[in-house]
Amino acid sequence: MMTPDRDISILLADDHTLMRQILKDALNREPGIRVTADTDNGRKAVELAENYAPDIIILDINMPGINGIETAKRLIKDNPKTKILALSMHCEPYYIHGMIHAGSSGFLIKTCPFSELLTAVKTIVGGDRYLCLETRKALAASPSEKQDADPSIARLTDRETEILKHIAEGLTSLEISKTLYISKRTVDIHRANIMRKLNINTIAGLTLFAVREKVIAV
Amino acid sequence: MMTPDRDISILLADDHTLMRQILKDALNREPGIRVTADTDNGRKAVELAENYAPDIIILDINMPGINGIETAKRLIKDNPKTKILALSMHCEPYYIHGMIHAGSSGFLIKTCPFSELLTAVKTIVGGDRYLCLETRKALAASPSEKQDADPSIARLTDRETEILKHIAEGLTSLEISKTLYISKRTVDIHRANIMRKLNINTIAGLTLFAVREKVIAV
DNA sequence: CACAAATTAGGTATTTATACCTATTGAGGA
DNA sequence: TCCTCAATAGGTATAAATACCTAATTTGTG
Repeated sequence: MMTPDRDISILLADDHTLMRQILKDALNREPGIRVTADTDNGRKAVELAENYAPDIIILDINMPGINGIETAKRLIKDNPKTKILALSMHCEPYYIHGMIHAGSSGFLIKTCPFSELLTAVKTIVGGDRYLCLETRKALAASPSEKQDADPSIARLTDRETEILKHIAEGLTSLEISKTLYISKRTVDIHRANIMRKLNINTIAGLTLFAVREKVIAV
Repeated sequence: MMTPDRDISILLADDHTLMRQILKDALNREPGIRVTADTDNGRKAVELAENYAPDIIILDINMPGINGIETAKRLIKDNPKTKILALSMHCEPYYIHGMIHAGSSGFLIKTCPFSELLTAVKTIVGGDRYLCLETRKALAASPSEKQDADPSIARLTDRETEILKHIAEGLTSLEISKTLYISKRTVDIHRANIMRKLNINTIAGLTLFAVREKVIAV
């Protein structure tokens, strides 16, 4: 990789101040890298990105109250030249596909070493994509990238969301059918359609999805 | 606070390697502080604590598959002189009470600044307790004893907690049995025991419980 | 040692979930 | 008007979960 003629400028967005501060320091100690701004939420990240026009935004997608995918979409829309490296605690295919589709150039989980973060930053600024090993594994294990990446297919209908909510609350198909005055068969069909759209195959998986998407409260 | 006659020795337990590495470096740059060992899981933390006898253990309580409270109890039991500073992503009253009750001397959430971590470490090694502002607020807002009154998760055995984690991750009994090299029957029995103890009768319910109790991350 | 608890495993039965199939009705857009 | 999609419902079949039963082995503790 050739040496750039100026420092790589980074915008750091992570709500965990402890992490953000020491990560900022660690990155600033690296030659050729400069963290020019940092914030603890996605809204400010959008503002700061316009003001500082960083080469790359390291974006924690688990910030509370803010949808990481939506933040990434807005950042890319407002700053087409800026690259995004998504940082996540876990490698869920749904989020990986979502972030990639939103325009993110990389995806790292926080169990990766610091050296891999540096590699990812340099790779992405160099114009390539970077996915960590666990992310690549997760993608390989989830064959239906098209379905997950396509928001029009992944989006649930109102009725399906309602069914999902009841499923995640622990109701059986029969109980849901009685609650909604429809046939158990219909509930089963809805559940199957939800699972097909989300590429999730278990009740536990649906429940986790519902929690993540705030269909139900924890 | 008087200056100690030797460095404060720290054992660092956090499954997020990125965080652990840069936090280790950041702490080691502080005069009078030395991270003597670090690990990504609670089991190893118990082993390392015996070998290194650190002054203080900085323990991430959100490590997957491991119950933070149980880990703290074991650490305290095996190393009565060692202090524990619990690090968490959120300030859940149940966990704060649980960790304090288990013998933890401090509780910080990761949105705290690095300076507060240093303050907490020094305060705790000095023999006092340290709770961050958000933690104190959370405790003040929640009637204290009610949270302790129903430590449902504490009634689960280590094995049951492990089974619960796999269930909530969406694995079937057969898959869990293959993962743990035990019979599907045994997994079914564990699940039944968990449901009986928790008075929860569905997979979705177990998953929600696991999320609430942070057996698995959202 | 004696006792309690945890972990392991099997039997049998019923209920539920999951995966395929087809099909009707109504709403809304090209 | 034609076409797609959402919502509805049924059939059939297998896999999984759930609810009861018993019991051996290990582990730790008084």
